[in-house]
Amino acid sequence: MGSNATPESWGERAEATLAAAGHKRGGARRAVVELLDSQRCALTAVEIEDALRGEGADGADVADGTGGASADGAGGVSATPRARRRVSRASVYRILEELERLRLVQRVETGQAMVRYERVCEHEEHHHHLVCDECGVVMPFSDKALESAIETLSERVPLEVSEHEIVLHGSCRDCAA
Amino acid sequence: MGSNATPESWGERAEATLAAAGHKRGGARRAVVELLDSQRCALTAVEIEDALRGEGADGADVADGTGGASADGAGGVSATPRARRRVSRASVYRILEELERLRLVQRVETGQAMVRYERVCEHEEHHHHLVCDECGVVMPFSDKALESAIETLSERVPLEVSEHEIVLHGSCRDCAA
DNA sequence: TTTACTGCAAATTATTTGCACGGTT
DNA sequence: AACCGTGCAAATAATTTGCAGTAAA
Repeated sequence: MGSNATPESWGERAEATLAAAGHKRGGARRAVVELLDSQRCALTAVEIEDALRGEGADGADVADGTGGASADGAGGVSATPRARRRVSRASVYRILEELERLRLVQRVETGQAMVRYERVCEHEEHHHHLVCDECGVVMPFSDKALESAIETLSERVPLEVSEHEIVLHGSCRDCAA
Repeated sequence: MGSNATPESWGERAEATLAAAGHKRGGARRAVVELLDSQRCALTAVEIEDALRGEGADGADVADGTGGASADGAGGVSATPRARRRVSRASVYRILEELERLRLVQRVETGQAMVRYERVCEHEEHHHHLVCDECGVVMPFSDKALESAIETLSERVPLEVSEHEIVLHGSCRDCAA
């Protein structure tokens, strides 16, 4: 399988999948999809809502990851101008729920108060997360050896594995200093 | 390292650590510690409360893992007779919080509604989790190759890694059938 | 016109917290 | 006596859901 060479972006695949599932092209959903497509790492529903409302600088990526408890966090995620549009909290959750059902996004549980969500890329190498339990920063990382270990392992386990999630907890460099 | 041969059980270590941290020997906490010590896999706060209240058969282990949505789940965890004692929900949470702070228990996030907690064993080989997204069963598994990949990886990452959590999602044999 | 999409506000539900009493040291 | 531990009930806060109006096909 997979001989079909269609290197479409996640956003394109998402739109196609949504259409195939019988969805109309709602503005709020498109905005969320576009935002997720522009982000490298996982976001919370609130971060998504804020980004779409137009907080923070333009077209940036979360990157900082200030999701900590005490940290103030001007953590500005933001959407590309075209997609920006206010979306209600409830819609964000509903949209994420549907995207997850279609396996277009995956939840990332970091042990923090809120669940995070990020797009699921099929052909690209996916990543996992490092979480600083002190300041709350969330960083992505990827490791080839780890992935192959998971792959091998997945076939020996009493579960039809569809996804896996790995989170390393500890202290980031700033906090460990 | 580790020449100090003190093969104490998790329960003993927990009591010692708690005492060293200046805690008195409360009955509720002892009951929770004893229950966790008897369980192989992660439990939710509610499961702990129910087990201590005396639901299900005696001295058993969760094993079934019926934490699913639709599944009925007579999922009876239970405590050893000696420890059994009613403990309020609030206390369960407070005790778990303290045990987590002392690194005696670790939270396990399975993507289900409630967080699960399980003891952290130092010398024993720890395990990770398989979660059936259909019925909600949670099963433990362990893999040597995976652990070494994590170990190697932990040294190359910008984080002072203290713990790691791996969750494989999919369909269990019953649900996949 | 039919059916999906959204926002708003109310409802849920896991987890936390304030306070007063009971148990340990 | 001094202080921790615990239960109870109220408070939080994230996520969900009902309903009514708006928009896409």
